[in-house]
Amino acid sequence: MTDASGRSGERDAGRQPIWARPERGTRGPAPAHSRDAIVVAAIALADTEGLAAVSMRAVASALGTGAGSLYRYLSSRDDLLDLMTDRVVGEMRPYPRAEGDWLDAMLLVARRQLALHRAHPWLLDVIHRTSGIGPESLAWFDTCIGILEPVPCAVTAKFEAIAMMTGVVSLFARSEATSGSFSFAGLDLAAYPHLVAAFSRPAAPAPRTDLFERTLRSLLTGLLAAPPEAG
Amino acid sequence: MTDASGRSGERDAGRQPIWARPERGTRGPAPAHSRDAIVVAAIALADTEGLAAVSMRAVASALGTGAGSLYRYLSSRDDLLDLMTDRVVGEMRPYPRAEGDWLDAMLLVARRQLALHRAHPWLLDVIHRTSGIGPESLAWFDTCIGILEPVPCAVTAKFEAIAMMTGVVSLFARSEATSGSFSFAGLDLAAYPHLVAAFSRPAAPAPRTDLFERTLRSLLTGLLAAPPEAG
DNA sequence: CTAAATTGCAAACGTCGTTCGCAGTTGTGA
DNA sequence: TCACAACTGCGAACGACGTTTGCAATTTAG
Repeated sequence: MTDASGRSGERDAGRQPIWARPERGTRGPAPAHSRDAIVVAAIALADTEGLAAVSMRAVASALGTGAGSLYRYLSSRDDLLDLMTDRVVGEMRPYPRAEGDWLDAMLLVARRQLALHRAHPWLLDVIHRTSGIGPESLAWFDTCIGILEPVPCAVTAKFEAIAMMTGVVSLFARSEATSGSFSFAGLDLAAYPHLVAAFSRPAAPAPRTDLFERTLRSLLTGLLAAPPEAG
Repeated sequence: MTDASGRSGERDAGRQPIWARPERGTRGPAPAHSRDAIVVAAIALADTEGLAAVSMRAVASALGTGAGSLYRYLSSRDDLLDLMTDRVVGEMRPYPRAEGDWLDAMLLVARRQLALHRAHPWLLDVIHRTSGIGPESLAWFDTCIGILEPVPCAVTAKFEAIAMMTGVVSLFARSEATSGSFSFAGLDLAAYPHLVAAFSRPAAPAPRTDLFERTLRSLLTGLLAAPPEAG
């Protein structure tokens, strides 16, 4: 009797991922809202007030209902975050076609990722969660695999390279978002000799030319186009 | 009357960073605990049960007291996380001396960072917060600046390179920690042509030789030793 | 037409970080 | 010496959070 699958009137639909669950059944009244409306409201809230403002109560209130009502459409707040993520990933469409140099194409993808982070800063707080990948993210991933098709590498290496590229983009996004926000307040700088020496040196004008592009270019070529270690 | 600074008996000591606040005053009874004991208990809890288990109540209970009592030593949970972070950073001591090739030294630093992440997986959930940097982290940073002293670059470039290296190490740590935990459950893989093509190809044995080292080496040389873009 | 499935909603539960009030303890200055 | 200020521990409480539950109302399937 420990198995409750298939029981009628069950309420624990949250066992299978949200992507496989139908939005509604065929019986009862027409729902007053929709998954998409909830996700849109949540994204708007996150864009304007940050991810911390995306509470079930706040999202529900934006839709003119109560917090508990949202659980007719989602099974958890994590589900909502997954849906939000997958939806904004779709904003990068249309994805670049796999033509021309694969490195150039990948850099275009990376620039679009960075732009997405600029549009939705809360993505940084959301992508590091371990959760089921959505259909839109998978389509994006599929595009990347397509771009890398001419590269003579193992599939695993391509997976790693895409993951590393995504990660580095998020690092740049974080560096932009938190630029100059950390402080040495409360610390005696004099205890750090190399730091004071570095600061006391005349500051060079800091060329800073295409750090993003240069970094990713060297990273991707290093990961994908490097000789396979003759051995 | 809106200014309450300097008032006697004030309880809001949390305005200045934790590093500048004395552990206790000179008047009352000797405290039953100490900042360090609290931090040690919290780290032990995080190591064994994850960061989510580090609640004020749980930490207090590990010390045999109540949650509210901790606020005699810290002014917030964020303070506690800052202290935890700075304390485990100190576990990387002794920091490498700045001798020999700077790239080798930096790679040694990176390997130690990765080992630290393996010892304290909760670091991944903590480092991306925007908070005041602690004395131990600053000492580590000072070491890195010292290692990079012979590199003829602007200080800002070195700062960026260190930040990027730290970030990439965290990416590797996350990739290790969440290896194979994501799933395509609930999705129809057939809709992603390049993916099925890549999966249907015979799998190469995946050399995977020193991905960590190769990545960081190409990254650091690209960021620090690259020609300054003749223009 | 009956019964099952589904809806909206308000109230409640347990946990969380944090604040508050109070009684007890210690150092300092009159 | 002694009163007061500064400090201590602690339990109770506050507000917010994610989530569960019970119930009346609604719609469709058989």
